[in-house]
Amino acid sequence: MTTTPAAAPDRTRVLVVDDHPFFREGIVAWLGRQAGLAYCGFADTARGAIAAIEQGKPDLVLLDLQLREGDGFDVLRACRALERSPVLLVLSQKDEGLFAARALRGGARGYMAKGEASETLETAITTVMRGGVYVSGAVSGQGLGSAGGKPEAHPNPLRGLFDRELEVFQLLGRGRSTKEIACEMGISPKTVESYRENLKKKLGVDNSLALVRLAILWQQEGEWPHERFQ
Amino acid sequence: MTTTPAAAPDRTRVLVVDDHPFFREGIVAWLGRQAGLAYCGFADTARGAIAAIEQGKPDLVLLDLQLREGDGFDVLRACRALERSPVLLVLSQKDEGLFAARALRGGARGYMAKGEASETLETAITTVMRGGVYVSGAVSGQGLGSAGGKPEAHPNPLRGLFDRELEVFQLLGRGRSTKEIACEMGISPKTVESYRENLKKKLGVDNSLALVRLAILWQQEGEWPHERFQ
DNA sequence: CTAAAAATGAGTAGAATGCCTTAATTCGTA
DNA sequence: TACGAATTAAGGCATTCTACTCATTTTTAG
Repeated sequence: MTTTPAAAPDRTRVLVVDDHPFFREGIVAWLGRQAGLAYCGFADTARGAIAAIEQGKPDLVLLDLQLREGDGFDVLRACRALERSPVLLVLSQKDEGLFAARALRGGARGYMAKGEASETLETAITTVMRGGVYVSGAVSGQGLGSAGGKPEAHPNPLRGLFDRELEVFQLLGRGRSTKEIACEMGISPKTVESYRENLKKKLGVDNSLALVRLAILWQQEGEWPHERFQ
Repeated sequence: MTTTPAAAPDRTRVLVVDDHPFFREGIVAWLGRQAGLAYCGFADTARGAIAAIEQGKPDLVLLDLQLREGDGFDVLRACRALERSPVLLVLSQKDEGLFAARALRGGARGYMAKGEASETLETAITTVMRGGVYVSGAVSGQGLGSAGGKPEAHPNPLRGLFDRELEVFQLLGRGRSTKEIACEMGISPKTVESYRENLKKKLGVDNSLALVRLAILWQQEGEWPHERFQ
């Protein structure tokens, strides 16, 4: 438990970070019915989340990866810098092991797909607050080759990407231009171009159009487009 | 209006169709606070939704496109077959005008991106229950000919294209570059560029990336009306 | 036959890419 | 702690592509 035995009465204080008002409301309604949990606020942007964590000092943060003004990884990064970080449980739209692995590496203690039932969230929270790591069923095993032998029947090419590269790839898939991506990520357009070059090399395509196409298709399907080109 | 003035007391009966428990809960919590609306049940699969509509006879259905056991379009299709269909308002993850157009063509009376604020949903519901068509701001204009006051029941943007332009558009969707298209069509790259410019104007996008994206998405969607010559 | 629609293509300034190199940070670990 | 590798970030420069405008040739319709 991360709660200081003296200060906190008995309930885990939970901060909800998500930019979907209705989803947030659903979580809050559910929290209200849980005996051991206390809702202590929300944020709908990465910057707001970091501020809320520093001020509200929650015990647990339910964190969406997709946010405005940055993304969930920014929040994870900021929390690593804190002397006393809350427990971070990622609730993501994507049920990609890809993201789970990165989130856990980034400091999250759990990863769960939104759209799971409330029992799952209950289990997840119990697990992470007890000190464990939780990854929801649909997600686990997809990219969490936690050291050791790696059989990997279907090597997802996105595995070898750095976090920032993946970020660029995702934004490409959402139709953003190099300049827009640079702006959204707060880096130089030249850097974005570098990432694009790396992406092309890593994903084995030779022109920028093909890269964008891959990104769009991947975004659409939520999985690796299986060579139905031509 | 589809409500029978005598049968329904005063509140619009709303069915929620979504497979995300927490999102659903958020909607339900919100519905509970709305004076004119009454929650009348939910479904989390396409089949379940159709059954619930036939049995519960709601006035309004809030419909997610992405469902298990079918998708939202199956629900739209089923409702078209009903003698007395509820008003269908799509709440979708996708903020693509592309899907909005298809949903409206399929019989939906409104299309709103999830993640919008509750005020937007209020406006949307008011609008569609009053007999209007609602498309949320982030989505409109992306492939909907939403000019003037008429939402256009059948806004096929491909209608106005010349054969050669359409040919270019299709090749763009298959990932071909300007040069490759020129080669395949046996014309000059400059001509292809001209067509691309015209396509952007006709399809209402402002940059070349958006055009390619549109072309790719359309290609993915398949389903091209083959009688669009002239 | 003639005018409009459709198809084709050029020129040019400025923006974006491709490719290569390098600098600053982080991080694991010897 | 210090070293090297991995990661993140970005500049230079030649080349390519885009945006915009305008002109010419076919077709098609009346």
